[in-house]
Amino acid sequence: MAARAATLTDVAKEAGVSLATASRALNGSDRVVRAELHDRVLRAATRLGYSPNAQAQSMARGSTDLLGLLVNDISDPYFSTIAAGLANAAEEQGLLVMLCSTAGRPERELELLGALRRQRGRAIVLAGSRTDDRAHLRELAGQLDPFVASGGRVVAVSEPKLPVDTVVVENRRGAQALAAEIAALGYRRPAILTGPEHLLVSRDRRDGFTSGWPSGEPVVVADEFCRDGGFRAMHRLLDSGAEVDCVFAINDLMAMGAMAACRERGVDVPRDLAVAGFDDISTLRDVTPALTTVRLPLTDMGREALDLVLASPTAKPRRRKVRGEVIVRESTPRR
Amino acid sequence: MAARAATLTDVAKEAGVSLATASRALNGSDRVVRAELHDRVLRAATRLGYSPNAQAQSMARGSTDLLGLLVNDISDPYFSTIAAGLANAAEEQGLLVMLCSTAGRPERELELLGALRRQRGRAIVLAGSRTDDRAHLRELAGQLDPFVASGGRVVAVSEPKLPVDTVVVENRRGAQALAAEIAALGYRRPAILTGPEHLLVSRDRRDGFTSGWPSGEPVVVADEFCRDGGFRAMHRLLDSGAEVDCVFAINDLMAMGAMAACRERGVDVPRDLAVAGFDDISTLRDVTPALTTVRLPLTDMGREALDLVLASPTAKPRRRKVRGEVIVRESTPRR
DNA sequence: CTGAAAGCGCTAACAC
DNA sequence: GTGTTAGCGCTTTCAG
Repeated sequence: MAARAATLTDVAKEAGVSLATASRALNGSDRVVRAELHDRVLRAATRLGYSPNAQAQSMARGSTDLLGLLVNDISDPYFSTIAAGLANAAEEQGLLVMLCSTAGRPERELELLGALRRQRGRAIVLAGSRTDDRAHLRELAGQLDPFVASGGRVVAVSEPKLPVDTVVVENRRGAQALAAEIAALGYRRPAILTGPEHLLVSRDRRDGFTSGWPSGEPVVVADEFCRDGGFRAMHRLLDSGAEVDCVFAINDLMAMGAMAACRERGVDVPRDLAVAGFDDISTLRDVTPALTTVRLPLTDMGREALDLVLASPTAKPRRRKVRGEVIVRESTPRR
Repeated sequence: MAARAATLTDVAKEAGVSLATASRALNGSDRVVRAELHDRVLRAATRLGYSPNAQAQSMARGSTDLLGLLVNDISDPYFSTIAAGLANAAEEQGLLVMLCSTAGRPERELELLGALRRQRGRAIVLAGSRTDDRAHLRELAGQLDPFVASGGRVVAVSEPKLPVDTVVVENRRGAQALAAEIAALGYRRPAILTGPEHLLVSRDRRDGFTSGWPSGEPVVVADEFCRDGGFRAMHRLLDSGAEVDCVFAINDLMAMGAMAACRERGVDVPRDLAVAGFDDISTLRDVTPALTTVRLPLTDMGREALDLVLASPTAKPRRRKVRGEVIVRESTPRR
């Protein structure tokens, strides 16, 4: 086995032309190559199974066709849908996405960011929840700043906590609207199942809901930001004996966990208790009772992110707001 | 803004040492650098916000830290879960995953494969259904062969249709076991909601179920390999007036669509009709009625794929079989 | 232990 | 039009 791929030099030799001509023939250079030579080069390339070395091209050209994407967990439908939007849009532009998943460990974020930076992608897209942790934010900036200073682009899909172009999810506003809607349906004693306190999504959605609720304070139970977290939180809520008539789980996954817990405990949703989520994960649109939620255009958010990446940088970071749309379904019937 | 990132040369100059020394200090070379110099280099690197250029390193070293992953649709939980397993395992090895999603258009597969090949990743992982299309298979080989010949590794997670190391999903066998189980539960008149005929998953799961069914031929309705496909197929099945007492949708997504269609038509699942799926998508484990299905260890499959990538190549392609486990839940109660 | 210099595969001036 | 050649940023002999 030829432990070596065919190079442009090989092709040039095979075609009996110079390196430069081979290069010009195989890649859309502005220079024109005579048809006959052009043909000879192409034929030689095919014969040799030649595939240009993108790394070498990037080096010579000084720019890559790569994009970095950093998500919390690619197996979470929230992120995989954003990733799909981004990846498809990127492919249309001839860009390749390098995927990094922190698997929920934010410490890994910096390390992964470093890896992405080393690859010298055109841009890095940060999807996933920001925290408020000053130290962490500073360390992030420490990686991001030099990347940006040397011409890299950074785009976030999250809370606007970083000084970079951001697709901003209006979490507060969405949760607020949801609260108003639920209150209007006749509910009176809400509970919130939220995620970890340090995550801004958790806080924004919780605070939004609370502020949108007309009177009184919702009961709040916190746990992990996933199905099992919702499951546990709901059990704890039920254990506490708190009298509530509706539950807002700050994302659909937690809402699913909550409904599962209710089932275990013989609590009928929505008769005994109404449940609402957030995100409108497509895979979950067929569950019963159908889940009231706040729809986020996840695929579009991914595309928007690419849009920002492609746009030329501005002095002030851009903020592209994405509003959630309240979707009332069977899980919160009128009381 | 310095439209140029700091290079090793910059660092060397800043530290007052040679290029070679800077290189040795910053990367674990076998050569040892005197502590003082070592320190000086590291300090200079930090001061300059230096990040090694991975592309240049790959060129010089002749090998990259990249991995290509090609999936049908990253927003499909089946693939995103495999991707998560692969990405996490890869990150542990210091490898970065380049993600390509054909978004359901198999024509794109070749093009994307070309892109992956150009990047000179250590390996390319092909996840997603193979077809039987001779011409397509040949074209695939046309891309894959030179890649392999020049030292690249290729691993598939699918049907063993390509002459490469493969994590083989035992679709036939799983569907067969499911059929036996369902028959044993007392069902007598099955229908199969399958995907496109040219996809091997569709055929394998359909054939497996049919061959596992003790007597008679199941009714078969084909549509797209997704939720909406299941939805439409179920409607068509119901329209046909065929008398069936259970339905096997060849994946969980189709099963969800089928259950939604039943709901629309006033068909009670599982009282009027039992439904089973395949894959055991984790997000769907909480639906009601709980879905009988064949569980696939998707995350592990991703890890296995990396395992094969890392293993040294063998003369004969390896086949790592993955068996599905039948999980009986409420959607197929004993009759 | 440290430094000089030859590449890695390709592009882009710059000549002819 | 085509060929020559100087890099791109880094690793790695090969000498000291």
